[in-house]
Amino acid sequence: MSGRVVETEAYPPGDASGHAYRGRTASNQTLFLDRGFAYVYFIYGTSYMLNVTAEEPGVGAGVLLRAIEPLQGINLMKCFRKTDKLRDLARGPGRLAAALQIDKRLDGVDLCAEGPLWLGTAVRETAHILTTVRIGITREVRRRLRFFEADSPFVSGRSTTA
DNA sequence: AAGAAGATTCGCT
DNA sequence: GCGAATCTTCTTA
Repeated sequence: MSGRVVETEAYPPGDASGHAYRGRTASNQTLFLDRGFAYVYFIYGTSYMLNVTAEEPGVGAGVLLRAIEPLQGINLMKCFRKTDKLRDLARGPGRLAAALQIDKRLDGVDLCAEGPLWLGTAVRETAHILTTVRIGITREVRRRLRFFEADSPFVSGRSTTA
């Protein structure tokens, strides 16, 4: 399975809405790995979230992957997501994780190396990117750290307020 | 030790 | 559009 990332949110060092804000704990330790590792956590009793670490070792920061455009393995994703709607397969962070069968086993995986999950570089030129406030958080609400492709139908949330 | 909040999703009205 | 589902973690007693 594969897809193109079309929507992300940043959680920089010291951001009060980030999981690393209150320091390193057993549950958020993978956030403090070197750049390019997976940080996976479970929330609301229903959804897994996939983050990519974004700072040097010892600094807790990451990027939440909120949506992808499904490319390969679409039938498999439909099976995991229990829906036939292409647009709903990975539109939203919890859905993305469900479509790719991401769970705690992938926490701490090196996304820049050969393995069960990895990130590559797109050949396509960068599309038109817009920024908005982040979705679903309650602190540092004003920071505009959500990034998404303006013309992609696979982004979640409202595409307003660019 | 108990309670509340949380980077959400789904189903029903 | 609203509220329930449902688990992990942090906070407070």
